[in-house]
Amino acid sequence: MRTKKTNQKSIFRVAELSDCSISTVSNVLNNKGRFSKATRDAVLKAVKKLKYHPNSAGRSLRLQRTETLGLLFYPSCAEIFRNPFYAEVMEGLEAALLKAGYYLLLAGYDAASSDAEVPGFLRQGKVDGLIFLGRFPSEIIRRFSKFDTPLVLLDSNVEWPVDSVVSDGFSAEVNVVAHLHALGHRRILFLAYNHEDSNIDLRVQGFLAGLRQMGLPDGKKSVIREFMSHDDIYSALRKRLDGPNPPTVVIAVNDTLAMDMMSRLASDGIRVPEQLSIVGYDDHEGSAKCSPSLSTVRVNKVQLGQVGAEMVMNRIKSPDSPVVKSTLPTEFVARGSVEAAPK
Amino acid sequence: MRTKKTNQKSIFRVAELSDCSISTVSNVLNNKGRFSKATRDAVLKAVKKLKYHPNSAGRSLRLQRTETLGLLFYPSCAEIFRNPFYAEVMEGLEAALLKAGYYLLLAGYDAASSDAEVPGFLRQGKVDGLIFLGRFPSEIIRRFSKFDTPLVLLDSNVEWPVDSVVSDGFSAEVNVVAHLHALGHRRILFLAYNHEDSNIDLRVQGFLAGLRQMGLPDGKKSVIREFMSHDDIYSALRKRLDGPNPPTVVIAVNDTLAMDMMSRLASDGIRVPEQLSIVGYDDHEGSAKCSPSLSTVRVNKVQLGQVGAEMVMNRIKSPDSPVVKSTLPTEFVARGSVEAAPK
DNA sequence: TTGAAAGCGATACCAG
DNA sequence: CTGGTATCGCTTTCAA
Repeated sequence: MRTKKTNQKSIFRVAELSDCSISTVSNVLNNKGRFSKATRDAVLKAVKKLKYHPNSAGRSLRLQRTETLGLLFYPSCAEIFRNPFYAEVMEGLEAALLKAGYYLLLAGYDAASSDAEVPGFLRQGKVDGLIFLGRFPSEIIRRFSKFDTPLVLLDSNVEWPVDSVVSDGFSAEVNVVAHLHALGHRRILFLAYNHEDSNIDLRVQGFLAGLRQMGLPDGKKSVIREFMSHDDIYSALRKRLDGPNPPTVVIAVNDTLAMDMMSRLASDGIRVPEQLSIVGYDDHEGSAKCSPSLSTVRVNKVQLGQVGAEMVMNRIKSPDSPVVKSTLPTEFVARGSVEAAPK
Repeated sequence: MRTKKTNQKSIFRVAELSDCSISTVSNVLNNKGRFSKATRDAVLKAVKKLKYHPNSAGRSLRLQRTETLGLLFYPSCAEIFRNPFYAEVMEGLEAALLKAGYYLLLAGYDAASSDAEVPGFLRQGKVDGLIFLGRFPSEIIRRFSKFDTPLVLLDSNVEWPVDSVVSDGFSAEVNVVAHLHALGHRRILFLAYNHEDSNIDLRVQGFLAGLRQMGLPDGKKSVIREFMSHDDIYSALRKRLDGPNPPTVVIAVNDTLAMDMMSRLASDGIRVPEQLSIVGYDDHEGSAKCSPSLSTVRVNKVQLGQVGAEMVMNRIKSPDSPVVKSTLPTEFVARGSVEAAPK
């Protein structure tokens, strides 16, 4: 009983050295309560001398807050590491979180929750919020959004109220169509994955709206979206190219798809852009370097990460504020993979 | 005083429901101490019903252990995300850590420790150990290894005792040289970065040993290692190619460098492998797909991650066991970028 | 302006 | 076998 306070570890050393109580040390460090300048200086000096950093387990336990966010990937960490799009998003995330003193806990979805409903770290209270990166099936997003842990979708969106940040795919594609139309293109084909994501829907809708604005037919045949694998998408594309009224230009839902189609076309001896123009989306690293360089829609990926990070942190602060669905502007980038339509 | 135990939160609910004390609940969950099958079942039933998961802050505080590892990148998270080599390493890490119930805390080095000596989460006790991924300057590694936090270097190594796992670059390059010699190559040039890492040294040493074994001169001129940037390395290479006795084959210290050199050579109209053969190292995704496909040394990157993960976890268990420097076997992969030396 | 003491949730000793 | 209680390091009343 009498040795009670001697039991305190770290913070107690600081208190000892600066000759005051642990409460005062805590107050100084958190800038709360009142204390004289003299004690403040003494405490700070001791802190520096001991290189003291508050233990985070103690803090978390007391504050019921971990200052850590979960970064969830689908399908797995490794998968995301393969996609350079996310590298830039990470830059933004990293910077914003660092500034706010948050850390990131990593977890591939499939792995982290193999049999469990949600990854263990969520139930164990290891994180204050969640950031979703990748193409999560909406069923999984729904499962998480039932929890009351703050959650933000990066470059992805769903119909129901969940914070999210995406690029303005609608306007972007309207704009792309206008651009292509001006170059004389009249038969434009859109390529996307058969994947439920309202972020993707937006691009498709924008594309169709663009067609209408230009007075072009916007029938079913203008979009290929029945497949998930590049193999299937490519064979559908080939079929269309070999059929009647082949498109003179193809718009892919992202650069990864565009570049893969381009290399498959090259293998098959179909020349881009002479025989077929191609447009991508994202402008990820490599789109400028490939040959021919890829015309695409530039998305500010660093900003995407930044805005996303701020959104989760805001929601942590005010859990009941209205849901935010943020949309970032884009910019068309003309490169070598597009030229005027053949006569 | 009398309401003391009512204060316990989560675990207390379980105790309540299974009609026993919190100590018993804890014992059951950790399989410690003794308890009857009846209580065990009651507890487990309650746990399942309440979907109880022990709070990790409480656990960490008590156990002085977080069951979290820090994944440190150099220079930044984003940088690593750009390199597909690490994607595969991550697969191995992810799998091994998941199985052991460890989580990964992410941190780019530059960001996480901008002004501080080491990243905050280390001092805050947020991690039990550290995994280093990337080309850390040895000065930084030294700084960390002075801490008593377990630490393992993945695909990197230093002279002093720190756990590490690398591929067997020495044997690999001896073998590459033998292979090239058999194809008639006599003038072989090695390309590496001017970067202190005994993992890289190993490859260079293996290369030189290979030359000697084949009775070839192993003078200074057989290695270019004075530069860091691809620009500088390439111009040094070009100079050598245009000089007297140009090499007939180039070995790059990794696939990234090899592929970049290859595309620069192509731009300059130098044909691979007709005019110059090229060999890489790592066999990362894309090495098989590029044109010409790249002859290289295959490293089992998934295994690298796995072994690394196990090494940190072992050291956490037994901090005083001897340092382990693990070396993984490799395999030469012959592809299109190498052909027999011109007459 | 300061400090004693009460917990946050979990584990582990030790007495019953 | 079981349960009371001290303790991990920290923040935060509340009284002095």
